[in-house]
Amino acid sequence: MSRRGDAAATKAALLDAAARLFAERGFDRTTVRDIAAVAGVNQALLFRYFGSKDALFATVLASRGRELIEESPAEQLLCRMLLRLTGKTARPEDHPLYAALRSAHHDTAAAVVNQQLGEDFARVLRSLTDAPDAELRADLVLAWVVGIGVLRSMFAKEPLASADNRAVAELVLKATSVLLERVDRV
Amino acid sequence: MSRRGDAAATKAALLDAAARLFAERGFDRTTVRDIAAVAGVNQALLFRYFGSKDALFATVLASRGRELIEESPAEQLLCRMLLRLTGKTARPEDHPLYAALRSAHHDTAAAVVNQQLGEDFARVLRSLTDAPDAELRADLVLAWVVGIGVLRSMFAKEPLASADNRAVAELVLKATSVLLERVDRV
DNA sequence: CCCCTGGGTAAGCGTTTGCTTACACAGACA
DNA sequence: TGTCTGTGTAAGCAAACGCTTACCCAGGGG
Repeated sequence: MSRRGDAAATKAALLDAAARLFAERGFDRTTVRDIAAVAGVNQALLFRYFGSKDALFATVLASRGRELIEESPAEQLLCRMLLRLTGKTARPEDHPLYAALRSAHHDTAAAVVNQQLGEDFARVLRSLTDAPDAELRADLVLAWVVGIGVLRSMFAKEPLASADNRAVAELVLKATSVLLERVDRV
Repeated sequence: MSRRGDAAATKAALLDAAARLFAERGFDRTTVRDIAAVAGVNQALLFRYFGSKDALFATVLASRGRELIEESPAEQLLCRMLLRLTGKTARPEDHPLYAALRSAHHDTAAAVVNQQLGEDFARVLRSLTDAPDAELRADLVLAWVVGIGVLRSMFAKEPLASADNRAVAELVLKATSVLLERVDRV
């Protein structure tokens, strides 16, 4: 194995570059030539290892999608998610949620958002209330997180985009506690 | 005037078709050939009357953007906006907000969202509280509306997508009243 | 030694894109 | 009548796109 180059390293480089570019520009505005260039790799290798641009996109969402839901106690999940998505550290723009949001028309992206966010995130949120419409309430809180991400990263809406993420989390959690009575405040 | 055809009617047909397709598919996934076909018009006329696809997009957002903010008392604006964006009547999918959301990378779309929603919608919401961080609170409520639209129309997230719009409005308004004390409940 | 395998490369295929050009023709005005 | 202007049409251009093909070459096994 490993004659001249390293296939595993090449695949990883392509995956990294694709994750970054898809999150930054969305599926349509990202070209396979750009991905290969950022990865420092010949573009034909992209098709050798992943088959197609669509398949690469699906692989990105599948491999990084799990990070969406970190292992946290349910009561703190919302707070952590808010801080992570709006935090200035760790390049929140690379979050695969943004890749999905900027490529919403893509079937794979829609499916991943529905599965990852719906089956996991919303399920956790649902456990934070005893109301009969718990699922709808969870979806609404999820929608709030998504909307904040859209306005901040895609539209750079001020003052939200530059607001202190702890202040944002505090306000959102305060209002959210009306819908989910067991959510942890800041 | 009106030799063989009607230039004004042609322009209106193009504008209608473009508004519909941009809202449905976003800027990138909409081709000038599709717009011309839906309008029942030769595609060269699109460039004669609007100059470029970009300019047509800007014209769509400019001409229909004003509808975003209808003349309503401030206290009821949020409620009306929620009902309109989630209502089953009047094809809410044609709302120009969706055209902008599905084309978020586009500079014109980002500018329009910032102006229309920011300078108008958020300004109205801001008047509903006396808190010192009124602007941030208004942005957060705006983010909620946007997020609900994204999850419903772009991701078809259940149960939110099929939920009764009055139930949605009731929950959102209840939680929002924590941030904006003068908002009208359902 | 030669052949085979696996990783890497260059070139270009066919299609689609936004946009342009050259033209046809009906009516208004002289 | 003849010309000119405004409207509509057909054809196609240059570029960019996703993807494919043909090839190169380092190394291991016989």
